[in-house]
Amino acid sequence: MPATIRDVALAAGVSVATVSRALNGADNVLPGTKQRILDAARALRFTPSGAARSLITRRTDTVGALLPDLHGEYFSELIRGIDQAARARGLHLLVSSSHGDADEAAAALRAMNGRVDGLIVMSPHADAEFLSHNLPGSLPAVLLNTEVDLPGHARFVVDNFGGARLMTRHLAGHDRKCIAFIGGPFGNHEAQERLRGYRAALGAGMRELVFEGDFSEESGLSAGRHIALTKPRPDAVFAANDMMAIGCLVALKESGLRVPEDVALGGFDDIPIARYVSPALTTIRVPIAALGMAALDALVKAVETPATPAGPLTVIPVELVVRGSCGAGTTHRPLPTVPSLAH
Amino acid sequence: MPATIRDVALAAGVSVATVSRALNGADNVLPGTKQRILDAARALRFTPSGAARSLITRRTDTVGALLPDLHGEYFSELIRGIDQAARARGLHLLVSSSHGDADEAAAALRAMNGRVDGLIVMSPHADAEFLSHNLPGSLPAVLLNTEVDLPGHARFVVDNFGGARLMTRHLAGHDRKCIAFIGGPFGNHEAQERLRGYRAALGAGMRELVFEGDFSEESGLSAGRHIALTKPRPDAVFAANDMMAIGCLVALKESGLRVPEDVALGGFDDIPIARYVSPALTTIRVPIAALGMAALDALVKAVETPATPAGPLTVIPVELVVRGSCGAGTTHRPLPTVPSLAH
DNA sequence: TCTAATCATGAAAACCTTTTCATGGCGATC
DNA sequence: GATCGCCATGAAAAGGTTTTCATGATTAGA
Repeated sequence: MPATIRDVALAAGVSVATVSRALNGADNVLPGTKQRILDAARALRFTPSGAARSLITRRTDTVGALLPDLHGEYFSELIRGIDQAARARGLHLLVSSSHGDADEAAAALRAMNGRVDGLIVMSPHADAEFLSHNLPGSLPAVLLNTEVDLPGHARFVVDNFGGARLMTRHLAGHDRKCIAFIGGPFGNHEAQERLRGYRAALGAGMRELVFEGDFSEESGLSAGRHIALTKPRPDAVFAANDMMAIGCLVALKESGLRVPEDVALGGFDDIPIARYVSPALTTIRVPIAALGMAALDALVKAVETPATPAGPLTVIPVELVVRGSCGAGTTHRPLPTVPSLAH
Repeated sequence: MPATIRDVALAAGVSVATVSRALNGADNVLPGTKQRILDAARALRFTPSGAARSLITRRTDTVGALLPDLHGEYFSELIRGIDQAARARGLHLLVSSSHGDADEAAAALRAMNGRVDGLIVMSPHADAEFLSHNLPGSLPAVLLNTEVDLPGHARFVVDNFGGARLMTRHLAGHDRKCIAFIGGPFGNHEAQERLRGYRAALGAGMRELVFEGDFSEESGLSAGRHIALTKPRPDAVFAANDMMAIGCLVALKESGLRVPEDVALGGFDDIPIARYVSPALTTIRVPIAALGMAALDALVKAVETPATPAGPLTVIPVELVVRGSCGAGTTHRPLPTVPSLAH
């Protein structure tokens, strides 16, 4: 039903080839002819079919993103970063998220074929075998936050190990003797790395004390309640992400414990909410949007120069953000990004 | 470079037609032949080209979303709702956001043509003229949060007017005499509706007191500082969205004012952060994800039955959520969704 | 004035799949 | 044993665009 290039050609009294040339800004078409074609195209409300165009062009100007879940601030930030970088390059973004199992993820991956120029993959199902089986042969791809090292593909990981070690050391450095850890879901690579960092930072004579969690606020609440009842009670808690830290904070308050006086608290991610709880949450800042942008930039490079050396592994550095919940040098300005206004 | 259906046909010793049939689950192909084809396809890592397929099929199994900005929790929630509903139907989601001007938005719209089966549009540039000029003729579309009534297209709007009136009445009902309003960006339809609701609720003898804002936290901070200095000082503030309410809260605290004792505070949207500030923010809950899901459902209906009557305007109801910041009946359970655990 | 070269335009191939129509083999029915 | 019908398969068209190659005209050069 929509007008095709043939209709425009017919209306303008030229061939389809000339219409194509005029519309794509080729310089070898007479000004008069060009104007006639432009007028006809506008009158017919002609818009070229993306499918047909990319079939012959072999370009879609679209990148795909295979993501685990859109829930939570982590992924909205990630998408924002990817989208922003994509838009800056005139690319579109095809997202596919939350695949229950590997088969579903594989189906999503197949459906992307021929619709995208490249792929950003961050999926719990994306192990080495899955990827080597399901990644359409020559499609450029960038891998995010995974331990699998697929030759020929760039890869970005957050420094989960370093960040967790940093936070644990920070807590220990402020005279906390017993630091509990609330872990992430079993089998999650990031969670494992953060646990590893926690362990690596425990000094001699410090006991490891790990509680189960799954990155959700509820699991943090539950862990916090257990922690409050533990004897001897830990004097610090490091939750593997901010949502659990917030849940834990609620549980501790519930139990009449003061944060940070009785128990110091640290999180991981620095989601926007972290600044607003009280006391404000000391945490590890992960530049999530920057990660998305970096991934897209690398992907574009891989698409444009297929003979890419595929810069091996990029580790995204993280940063300790000290706020009130750890009891060390609290910042009294709750909004450091907003210029202070004397009054 | 990737294998095509011809390669599979050649490898399996059949015609392309038979390969297509076998791969698409047609029942009229001999089991032996089918198996041979499936094996060949797997060996060659064949995945059909989406572009070629949708060119002939005239289906892309993809919906497009034209959105204003991915920043902030509002839009991540919206995308989450859309994505969830899309995935439930096996559809993909092509997002395009944050267009600086109408031309850019028009280009994005054109680029969608032939790549999507339908469109969800929520753009500040999407006025009636823009849409009637740029919406590819027969492409089903659903309009979100706009005043333009384009015949043939379903439309969903949040009850901004009703919600604002409700909040203002709530504040007035708890004996607040002077209620200030922090408005949204000029020209924004939602902001206008919320202002209209505020005005409609002001009782006789109540003075209108409007401060400028642009939906950002910074503008709320700035407005809050002005409010703190205003004589006589308002005893309540209604911010047109939560981010501004949070900024205002910071400013009020900064000025030594107590919330809610000195100044009651209300917001709009109920973004996740609202529960965590202290005091927790009384606000109007907008079911954002539900809006996205409803939009997608309506779109799918329009796609599947092109002769759709296009259910005219659907108003999404909102709900008052009373927390601590308004001084009326605070909930002492900060996490009502988590089952209470006696200790 | 004739040839060569430049240039605007048109015809047709190519991209990869689905689908319609034709064909040929085979079993069943009378 | 001959005819009919079914069914698996193949050939080819269709979908809308870009791009290559051919063609004819126009202009420049001699």
